[in-house]
Formats: sequence, C-alpha cells, structure tokens
Amino acid sequence: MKNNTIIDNEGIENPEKLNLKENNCAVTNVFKVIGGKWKVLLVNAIYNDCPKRFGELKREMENVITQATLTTQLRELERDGIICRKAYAESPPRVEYKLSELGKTLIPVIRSLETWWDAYSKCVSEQK
Amino acid sequence: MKNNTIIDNEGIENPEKLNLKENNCAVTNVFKVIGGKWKVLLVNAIYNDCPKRFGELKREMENVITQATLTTQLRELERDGIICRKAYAESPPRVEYKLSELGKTLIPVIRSLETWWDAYSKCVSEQK
DNA sequence: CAGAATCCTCCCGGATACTG
DNA sequence: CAGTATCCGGGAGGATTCTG
Repeated sequence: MKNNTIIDNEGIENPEKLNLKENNCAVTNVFKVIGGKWKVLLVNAIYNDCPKRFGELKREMENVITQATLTTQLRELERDGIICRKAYAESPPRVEYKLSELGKTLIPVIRSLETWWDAYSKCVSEQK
Repeated sequence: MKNNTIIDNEGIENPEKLNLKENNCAVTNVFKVIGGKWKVLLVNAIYNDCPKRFGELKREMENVITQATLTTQLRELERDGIICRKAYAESPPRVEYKLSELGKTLIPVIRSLETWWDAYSKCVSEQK
C-alpha cells in the first residue's frame, strides 16, 4: 500500500526512460497480446478453419480449458484486434470468429517461433 | 487438493493429445523460456555488450528491478541454456555472462517480434 | 448456443535482510 | 561483489453457476 503513491524516485535522473517500473520492451508488449496461455492455439485454430464457430472451438478445447476461459481469451484477442467476432441475431445464436488482417500478420511470426523451438528442443535434448 | 489425483478423464478419448491440461504448443514453450518479464531485455543487454558483468547489469537495471529478481531471471536463462555464467574465483568475486550459441539463435527471433510489434502498434494507433 | 458473474488458487516477480 | 533466504501481494487463469 505504501508503495502505491508512486515509487521512490530518488536517484532516478531519467524517469521517462524507466517508464516507472514498466517494461516497454517491444517483445514484452507482444507477449501481452499473444502471451495468454491458449492464445496462439486459438489463433492457429481460427486460421486453419476460418470462419470458426464458437461451438467448434469449444468442442476442440473441451476437457482442456473451460468455456469461461475460452471466452475470456477470445475477448482479449478481439480487443487487441487480432480476431474479428461476428454474432448473428438468430435463434439459436451463432458466433463466428475470423483472423483480422492484423491477425494474419501474426502467422509468420508464430511460425518463426515454432521453428526456433524445434531447433532449440532438439539441441537441448542432444547435449545431455 | 482433490484435483491432485489426476484430472477426471471421462469423455477424453485421446489423453496423450491433450497432455493432461498441459499445453504443448511450441510457442507456449518458447514463452516459458523467454517470457519472463525482463528476460528479453537481459538477453539484448548481454548480446550488445559481451561478456557482461553482473555489476553492470545491476547498475543498468537499478531502480527497475531488484537484485534478487535480476539473479532469478539470469539463473533461469542459464538453466535453459540461453546464457553462460562464468564465475572467477577472485576476491572480490567476479561473474560474467555471455550468450550461448543457442542463445544467439534467439536474436533473429527477437528481432522479428520487435518488427511485428512496430507494425502492429502503428496500425492500431492509426485506426482509431 | 454463447456468454456473464463469482469465487478461488497458484505462481511469478518484488521487497527486504543476511552472507562468503 | 554477487549472491542466498524468506516472506508477500497481485493478476492470470480455472471451476462453478446463472442467463437471454
């Protein structure tokens, strides 16, 4: 509580640069967008089968994450402009998700992460 | 506690694929290695000025993270094979960090994440 | 069918103090 | 100088229940 009143700035000559304990590293910002535990999985799923209905995602993720968590992750991806949500005013209701144009630019980045992981894990397993 | 005895498997026909609530998505695994709040910053710092002494890192990160947190993050990076730690048996003690060969392969991946973030944030700020 | 609302748990990172 | 040791709070994500 005592530290809620802005951090002690003694000795800090350039507070802007430090951004007050916040880390404005670009990569850290990327993690805020796609670092959610299931987000890349969802982006891939929606990319591979587009548009994707909520019910399909739910079925595929069943017994892995709950519906509540699924909804939360999707909402955040939508808020950050990665996916588009379209609700049809029908009965029963239907909701479809697609990757936005911005979201599509993520795919190559995700692929490069996957490629790095493959090489990394292979290397790690070999050297022991 | 009740859920410690392996999760209810009813209705799961293919437990291996689900990996028991674990997410074996490659990208998620990458996040476990470099997803720590300050790790990419540290990797960049060590890469740009190699070898890097602990004291230098501490000074650069002063008023941003504590020494304890710095040590923890470095230890994890070392454990995961990204950086190499070399301690000299001198007095006063000296410790140097370098990127491992494996760690160097991270640099292009980090650059691609940075590039994506630049484009992303520009796009987001324009469209509102 | 799709989601909102609550409550709860776990763990990462932070503050502080002590050490060879 | 470069660490450990210990305690602690906050936030992400999960379980459960209720709704149009």
